[in-house]
Amino acid sequence: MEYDFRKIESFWQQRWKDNRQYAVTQDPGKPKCYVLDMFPYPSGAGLHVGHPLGYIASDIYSRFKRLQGFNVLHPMGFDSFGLPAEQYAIETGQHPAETTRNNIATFKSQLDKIGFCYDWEREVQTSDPAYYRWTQWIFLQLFNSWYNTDANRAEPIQTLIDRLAAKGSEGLARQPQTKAHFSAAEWSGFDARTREEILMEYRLAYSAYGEVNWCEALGTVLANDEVVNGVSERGGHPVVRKKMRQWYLRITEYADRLLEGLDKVSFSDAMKDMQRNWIGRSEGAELSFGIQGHDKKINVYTTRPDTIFGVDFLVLAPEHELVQSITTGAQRLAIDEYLAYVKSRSERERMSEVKQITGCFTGAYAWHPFTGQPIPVWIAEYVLAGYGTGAIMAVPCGDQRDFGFAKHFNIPITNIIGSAFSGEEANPTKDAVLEQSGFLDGMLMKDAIPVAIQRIEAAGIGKRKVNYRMRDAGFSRQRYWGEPFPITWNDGIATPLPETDLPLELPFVETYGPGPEGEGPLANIPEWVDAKRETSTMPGYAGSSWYFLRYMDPRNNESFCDRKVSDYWGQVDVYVGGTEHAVGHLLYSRMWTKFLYDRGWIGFDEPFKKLVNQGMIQGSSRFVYRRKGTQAFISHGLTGREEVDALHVDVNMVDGLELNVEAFRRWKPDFANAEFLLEDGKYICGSEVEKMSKSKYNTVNPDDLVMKYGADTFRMYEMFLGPIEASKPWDTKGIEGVHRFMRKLWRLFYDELKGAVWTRETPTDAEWKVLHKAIKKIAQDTEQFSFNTAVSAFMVCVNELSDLKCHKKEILENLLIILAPYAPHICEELWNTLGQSGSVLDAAYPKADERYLVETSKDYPVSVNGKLRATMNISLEAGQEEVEALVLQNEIVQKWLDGKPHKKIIFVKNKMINVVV
RNA sequence: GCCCAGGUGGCGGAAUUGGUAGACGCAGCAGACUCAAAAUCUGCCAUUCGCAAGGAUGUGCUGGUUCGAUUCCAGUCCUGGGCACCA
Repeated sequence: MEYDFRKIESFWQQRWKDNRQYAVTQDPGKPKCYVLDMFPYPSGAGLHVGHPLGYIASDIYSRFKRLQGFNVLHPMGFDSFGLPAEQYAIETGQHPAETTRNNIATFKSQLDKIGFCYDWEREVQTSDPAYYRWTQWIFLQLFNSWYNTDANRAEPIQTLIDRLAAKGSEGLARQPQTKAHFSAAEWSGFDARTREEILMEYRLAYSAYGEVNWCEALGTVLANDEVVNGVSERGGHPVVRKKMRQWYLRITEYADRLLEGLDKVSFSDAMKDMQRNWIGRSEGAELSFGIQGHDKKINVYTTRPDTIFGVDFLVLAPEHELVQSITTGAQRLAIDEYLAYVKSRSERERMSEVKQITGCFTGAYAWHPFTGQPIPVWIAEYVLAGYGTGAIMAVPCGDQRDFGFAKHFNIPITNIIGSAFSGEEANPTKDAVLEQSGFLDGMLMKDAIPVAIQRIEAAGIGKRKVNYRMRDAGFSRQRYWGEPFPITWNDGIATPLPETDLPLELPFVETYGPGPEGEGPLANIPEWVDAKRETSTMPGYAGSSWYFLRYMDPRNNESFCDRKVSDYWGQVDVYVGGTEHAVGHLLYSRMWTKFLYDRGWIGFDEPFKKLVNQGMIQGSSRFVYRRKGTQAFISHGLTGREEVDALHVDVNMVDGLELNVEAFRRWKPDFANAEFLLEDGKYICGSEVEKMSKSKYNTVNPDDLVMKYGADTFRMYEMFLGPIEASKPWDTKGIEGVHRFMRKLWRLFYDELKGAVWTRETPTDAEWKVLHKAIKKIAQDTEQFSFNTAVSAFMVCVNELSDLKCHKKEILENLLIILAPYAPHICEELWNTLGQSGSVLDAAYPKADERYLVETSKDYPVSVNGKLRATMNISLEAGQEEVEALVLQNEIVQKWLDGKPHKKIIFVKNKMINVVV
């Protein structure tokens, strides 16, 4: 009988479905285990071979835990709102709801072919009104909450209103900007609008002005992704920064708790580092500099107040509010020119192109707060408006960027660290002794920091300050395909919808163009605008910030998740996903969890106990090169010195490196009239190994592989590729080897001619040893997510059983159980063959029996002076003296000793022997 | 630029705490079976010198620690991921 994987796999998939084999319910009698994948965005390209890598890993782990007696929650769903569906709608006119529905159907059928053990009865889709009703509900709770720094938790906004009514702004950790230091009486005197503006400064979801990528030609806001080298990817139009009203989440209030929480979770150190760096907590001082001829002061934030006497100039961000008012007549023109230049530069460019030093003098001078010396005030793009106060004090002798700036613009440099400063480059040390530094003279820099802060505070020119690099999270998009905000605007006041009106459903639209002022498409719907509804929608991470809770209680119409249910399932025990979410999704969902915990709706404040990062399966991308500002495409070999933009092109339109020019023209309307500069009559693409993703058009479909080799082979091959956390380029060619393994396993049970060959004979010790060695290794590897080595161990086990011609049921049935998490279909089929009652999915995981694993002797490697010269089989009982005697008698050792006496013999039991001469 | 990760045969990778580098698999080569092919099985397979026995070299590069380094330390080069509107 042959291994007919297609028949076996479809048969058992249907059987498991009919028997609801994967449905889970709360079962207080068993320990629970919640294993979760980061749910996918259902892209039009369908699943590619990179997606299932993590899914297979979590599926194996889930099945493994189930065999070990755990009640395993292992759900799947779809992050179905997002920009690509909308982009597709713009290009094809198809409604995103429709394309999303189709895409999800494709994804589900693809996933089911691979044989995952998801409980589909718990599926969630973020674009489903029954789901986003609760996303909107949580948004309303965020809107109606503030962060009480004294209690160190979120509270209903009413507690803030009560507090303001009782004692005004007195004692608030963060003073309002709208009205400073008001009393209770003043508060009650404010009009509704003023009160709302003040409250808006505290709401955890709030509205304010912020900058976006604005493309005038398209009349729309663009994602960073859609901007390539300062121009729009579609059409190549100029893009500038523009201020627009936006929604934000006040995640900065949670900065410290997000940092502390990292100590309680099991994420990789690299992941924790990335989050810590993103949050970017720093301690320093904020101090103010007076400006000649002006009342206003420039506030700067510095982590190095000890270098205060080394300040040679101040630098403001070009967007800084004082730039216009302090610029002198003589510098006006230069400043305006510079501002126009900066407006065309993205934040990314400003940070990364640091070799090119730019800046402009405002003509204004500030006073040094201690020496009274005049200090020139510059603006420069390397100072970002969003960080700190948007202004820095430049200390060229201690900071390389300040140094480069001073050199470039010939600003004299003050040396406050004597010989520690070479004059050739800055020295950012904290260990030098200060000179020319007034009251700090002679002090070690690191000791001077607290002294400087103390003097700054005493002089009333500044104060100690903790600063975070992290900014509040932008929470609105000028887009259609996202959750509508349950907000109406009445005379500029944001008014929440009553919870009973939820969900506020996304209205149907015919077109997806931007609104008249660059708002989202909702601004084109008269009824929507007439109802004064917010026209932005929520970003992709809204729905994904809490979905893991909904899986626990997916059909609840009374709340987002019943507290009793979340108390049973608790935190996600293992969360599997890519590192690309390190600072986005993972921080937002941690913040939402803390918020829901603060308000008492769930009982834990970290969502994910353990995080496993699967590596990227990389794709091999192809590029076309567009001459800047045109629709002319230049073959790779001819690009030479041309100014070109490299654009990704779908690998399916490329044969090797040669582009199918006609397919490319049909691909996007923009390219319909593309011209091509060919080499040898061909358009040759560039190539690069990078992330496999829908946006890079370099995906490979798993369906073909499942069709050709079966799901079990595909699952094991993905695991066999390498460590789960490592990135590796996809290569299909090795899959044959894993398929051979499956057939070899099959032949332990069946012979093509003879039929069933398995027997009920009693196994020998050697056979037991092979089995138990495998059980031990594989159980350990599976627990540690070391699936590639586990697959090797299966191969070794089957190879050895084949060599022993072992077809014995007692051995094989155990092998099937440990293999079932990896290759469930073939194991279930063979389990059945052996006449077992019930499903292998519910068998009990065998324990390794050490009795069969003990060794009595070892082939020791024997080195002379660290170089391997011989191996000797020696009893494991042997001690140092016995071993020394044996080793010195060895001919090869004697040859290498060449009559010289040995200095010592290093013997590590069960490891090695080294003779030192 | 900043943060994070990774560099081991032709290829994917393996190697408890620092202890036999290259498990397992792919590709390749030789052979068995076959009219032939497929499938299957056996052997070889880091580089280099050597008929062989055996030797030398070898885990991106340069140093260091150690009896012993793929593993630890310092520096350096390269590749990948993230950098706030892709999700």
